[in-house]
Amino acid sequence: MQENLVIVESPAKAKTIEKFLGKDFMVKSSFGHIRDLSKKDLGINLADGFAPVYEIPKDKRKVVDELTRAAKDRTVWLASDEDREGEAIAWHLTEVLGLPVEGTKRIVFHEITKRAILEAIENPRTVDMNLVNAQQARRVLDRLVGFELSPVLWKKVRPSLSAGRVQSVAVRLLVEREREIIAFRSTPYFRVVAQFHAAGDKDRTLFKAELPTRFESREEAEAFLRSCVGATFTVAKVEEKPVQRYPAPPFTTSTLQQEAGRKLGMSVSQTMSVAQHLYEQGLITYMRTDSVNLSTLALAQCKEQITNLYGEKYSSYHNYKTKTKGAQEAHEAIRPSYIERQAIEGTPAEKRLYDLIWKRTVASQMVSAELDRTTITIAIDGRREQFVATGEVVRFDGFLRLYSESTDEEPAEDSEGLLPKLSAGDEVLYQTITATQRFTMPPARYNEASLVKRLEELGIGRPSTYAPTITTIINRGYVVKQSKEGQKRTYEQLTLAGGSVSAKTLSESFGKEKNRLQPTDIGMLVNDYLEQQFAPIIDYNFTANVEKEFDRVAEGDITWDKMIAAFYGPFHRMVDTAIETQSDKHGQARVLGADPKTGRTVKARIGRYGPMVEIEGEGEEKPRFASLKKGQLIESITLDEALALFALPRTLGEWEGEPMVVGLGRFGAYVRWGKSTFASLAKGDDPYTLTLERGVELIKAHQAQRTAANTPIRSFAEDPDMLVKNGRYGAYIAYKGKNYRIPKGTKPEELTLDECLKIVAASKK
DNA sequence: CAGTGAGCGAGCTTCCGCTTGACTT
Repeated sequence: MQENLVIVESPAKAKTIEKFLGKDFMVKSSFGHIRDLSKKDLGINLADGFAPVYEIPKDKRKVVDELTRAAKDRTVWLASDEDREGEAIAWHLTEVLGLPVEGTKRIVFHEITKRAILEAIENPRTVDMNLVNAQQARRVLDRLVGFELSPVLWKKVRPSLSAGRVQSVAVRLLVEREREIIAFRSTPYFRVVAQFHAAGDKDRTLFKAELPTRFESREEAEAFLRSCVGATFTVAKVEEKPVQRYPAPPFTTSTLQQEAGRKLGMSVSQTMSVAQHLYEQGLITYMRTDSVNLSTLALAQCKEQITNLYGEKYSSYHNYKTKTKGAQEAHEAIRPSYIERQAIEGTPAEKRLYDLIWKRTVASQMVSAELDRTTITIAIDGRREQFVATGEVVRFDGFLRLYSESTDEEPAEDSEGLLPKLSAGDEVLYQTITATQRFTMPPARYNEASLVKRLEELGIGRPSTYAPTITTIINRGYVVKQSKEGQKRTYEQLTLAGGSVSAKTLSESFGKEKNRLQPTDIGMLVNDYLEQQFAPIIDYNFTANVEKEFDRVAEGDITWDKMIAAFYGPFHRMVDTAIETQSDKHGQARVLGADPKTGRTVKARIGRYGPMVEIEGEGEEKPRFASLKKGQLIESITLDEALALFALPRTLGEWEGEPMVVGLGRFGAYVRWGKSTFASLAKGDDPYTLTLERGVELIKAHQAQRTAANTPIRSFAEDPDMLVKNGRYGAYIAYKGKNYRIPKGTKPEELTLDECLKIVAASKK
């Protein structure tokens, strides 16, 4: 029998470590935390110094039983992560497994390499109770905030809402950005770009130069172009300077989510799920990390790879330091487990994510790129303005050969290129000078990854919670994730060529958005309420401030219950005040104007079923209501947009004696034929312009589908109860009122009764 | 499941951070 039991947090980690430790060691995993505050109530005894009431959640019972059995008669090594949560897990294990805190071996390692693990075994310590207490303070504070604030919202706004230290700040960021966008007024301006060539250049090789001055009006832009007609253009200054570009550090959870979003179009939760698969297959290191550190083993492998692929001059050791507030660095950066594996087998998403991780990791240990940046300033005689041409030439590509990081900003409109050799005093001639109308842009809405980035900058949330936090605020209805079609607009362009100025009007699309996060009316209402009643809690610095207190607890400077008491007093008074204060449950109605048809007031407000617009009633006549569409906000909807909402439901006509109506329901746009035959509109259909013919098509398709769904694929004369049907998620077995999944690889149309009965019997246990 | 918007009120909702499977009709 093995004499030792090592307990880690993750089962994949357990497997790897077991290989390193040899036969005297059994390695098991706790699957994260094994105890938590009681879920039934507050889980904190306020009268007894905030004593936490811990219990083992149902789904952890099995793990705990197994660990208890394994710990019997063995030396236990607690190898949970080296951070606050990991220390707490170790302590909970001592409590639950009945181990003494003093005398139980606690070991830590930051990388899963044989050397690191053997070294850890050589240097055990005991559980650090100060650090554990800092975690208890964190846990208790979060519970107090979440479980005291949420019920205030149920009472004062609407049931089932939630508030918390992390999620409420995430919503606040989105709300404030949205209000900046609503308040933004786009202003037009004219941007001037010239195509020049050197006067002495027979080939007339063109290069671009831009005027840093922007003109506010067409008149000014035109006047400028006219003044250029007979002007002489002379090079005033040529500046050449070398610049270095450095590779980005290896991935953390947050930067991986950002790059996978930008480069691969993956959502935050998709990225995490694919990364989890790679991790479980042993292909990458742990994917929930805030560290940019690489093990010395990985560094050596990087150097070897780079030397093999590109030669030694491309390799350069970089030691990255985290800039993240509150980073705990319990793990390595996210990197391939074996750097020499350049590609893997797997799903397309797995391959692409792995490739991204591999390139980022290897590039981080490559030499910086060297570029020459040239700036040429061109003077215009008779005018103060000067054109500026910039060019960048890569002198040595370095890491750029393998990888370059993407940015959130729109790509520059004109790519910078090679500039001709010119010196001060040279004359240049223009081929064209164009003044193009542009428009100032509102700030961009956050997407998932840029929100994560902002939260990380504020030190709010942890790698393990970024993805779930986004899910939570979407599930609560505070936020929607959506794409928007671009809108068309026209712009003017003036061109000076051949001594005369011509003008034309062009059109472009703008404002196209993909998967952006936008707050809802409820999100805004809740945010405003919290800001009013609980400003200190949703302050951007709240987390950073309490983290300082947790650090004091971890240092042993203050006891955790004293820290919590100091917080709870003022906090609970805020809760009491909020409950006593009358609130405006639905917020204020916003008057949009008068309905041009009736002259009656049109208002937007939150109703029982969510945000809506209303045309007020008068005397006997009832008011008319219409729900707002996803993405429309009470704060920003216009009168015209509101009136358009009353265009539905709309009668298309009659088909086979029954009326056909198109409308918007809870599940999107639908057509209704007669009283109760409903069909959803397809993706390209627009309820506002749908024709009767299309309505008939949709209803017919719907009926055909229903017939198909009700016709079993397989039935058996011997047992009429047994049916194989086609459902939303593919074929399934229906037997005596219950449904059963068909195992992968089985062809449903070839199933026999025996096989069906076997599947039913197998799923019973 | 598909339009609604009066009012009453039982019983329920909720946090953040660690970890993976489970598994729909």
